[in-house]
Amino acid sequence: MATAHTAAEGVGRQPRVRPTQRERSDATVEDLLTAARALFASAGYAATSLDAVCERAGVTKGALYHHFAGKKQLFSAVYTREQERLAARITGAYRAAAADPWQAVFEGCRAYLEASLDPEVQRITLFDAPGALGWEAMRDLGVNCRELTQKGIARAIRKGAIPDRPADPLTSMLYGGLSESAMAVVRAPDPQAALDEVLTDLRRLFDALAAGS
Amino acid sequence: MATAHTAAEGVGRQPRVRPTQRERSDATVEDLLTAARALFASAGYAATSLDAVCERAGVTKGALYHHFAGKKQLFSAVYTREQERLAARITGAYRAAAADPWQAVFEGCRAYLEASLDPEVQRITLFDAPGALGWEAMRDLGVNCRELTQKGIARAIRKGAIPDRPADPLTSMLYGGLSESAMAVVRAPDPQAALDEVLTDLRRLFDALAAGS
DNA sequence: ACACTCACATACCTTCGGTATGTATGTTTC
DNA sequence: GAAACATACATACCGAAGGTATGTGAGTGT
Repeated sequence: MATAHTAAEGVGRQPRVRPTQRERSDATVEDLLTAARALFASAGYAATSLDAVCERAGVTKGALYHHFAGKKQLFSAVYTREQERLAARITGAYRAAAADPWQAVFEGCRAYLEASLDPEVQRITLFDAPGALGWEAMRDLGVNCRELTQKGIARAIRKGAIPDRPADPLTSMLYGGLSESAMAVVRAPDPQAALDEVLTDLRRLFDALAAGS
Repeated sequence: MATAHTAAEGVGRQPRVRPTQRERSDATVEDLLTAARALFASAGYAATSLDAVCERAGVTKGALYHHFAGKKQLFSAVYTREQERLAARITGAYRAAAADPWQAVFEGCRAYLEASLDPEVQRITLFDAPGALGWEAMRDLGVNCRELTQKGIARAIRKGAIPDRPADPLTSMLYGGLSESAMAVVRAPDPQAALDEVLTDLRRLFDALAAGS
């Protein structure tokens, strides 16, 4: 049986003799989020028990409920982190090609797609999040990838890289399409070949959109 | 407290003095599916208890577990029915425009999109199904709308209505995009206007795809 | 150094999915 | 047509899991 401090000290954090309360909190939250993300990603939201999360994190449910309002909130925090990581990758790819606004969107889409191929990311963001959080909660949860897509498209339109149009419909089609594509690619007999096909087709789609009136 | 026969007789079925076993079974399954679909649609999969389903159906859990292996199977049956209803609407719209293979796909997409605006359909097929059933189970569950989309696109390619390309990537983009669009449209400040925008943009997308090389 | 808050641990409650068993009602067989 | 059997449930119960109430010891402000 592990004590409350074992987890915090075990991760390489310097074992302070008298850790401040803020440090304890942060470490505990970190442990909980790490444990929760691992279990949510492998077993899924419903099949993950809070007891298992607590055991893995080396704390009890008292600690969990002190920092999170409940299972949904815990998952929400994990989901938010996942979105932030995805957003960082997308933004990085986008910025690297920002000179060409439409090409930048393409690179952002490629980054989102490739990142979403990770089964763990997929389980959290694509399978469990809608049912567990609901669409509105997902939308209003800090930075999300859909918003990035929308901004990228809006910029491409403003810059005249693609014909003028409202940004929202295309945002939904792109974002939803890429999400579904990620799920299909991973389950394909030859995922690598499927990914190549998807990217090739996405390229043609982008060209067609740029050429359209 | 209702007796076991109340539900079956209450729906207008002619109250036979000695109903055959097949009739009893069918009536019970029907009652269970109707009750389950109502609760799953309004409260969601996780928040729906089997006790509530049984109470609404006028039977007990013994009956439920006699006809279904468990909660997941019950939801699966409800989901399958929903997909069949959607597929029927899509096929109807598609056939009506089948003379033009690409236009037929457009009409099928429009039908899928409009049918998916129903919050109850959305809750079952778009929010809860992925998490509760998993992607593979959804795919292998009889007739599904994604498969219809794929066939329509493949036909349009064979007929030369759009430039030659693999059908799968475009299928994912279209199907996923429409699903996401349906969710966005319903939550828009002005859903009707949002739907019009989406359909207009979809039209442009189809034209661009047909024109592309 | 004293009161006070924070960060948990412990114990318990309730709900709910699932199962084991009992029973009445068709259904088949001789 | 009556025994033998299968079907279609109802009833009672179990265990897991989300959530809560309460206790406690370690930091923290005054």
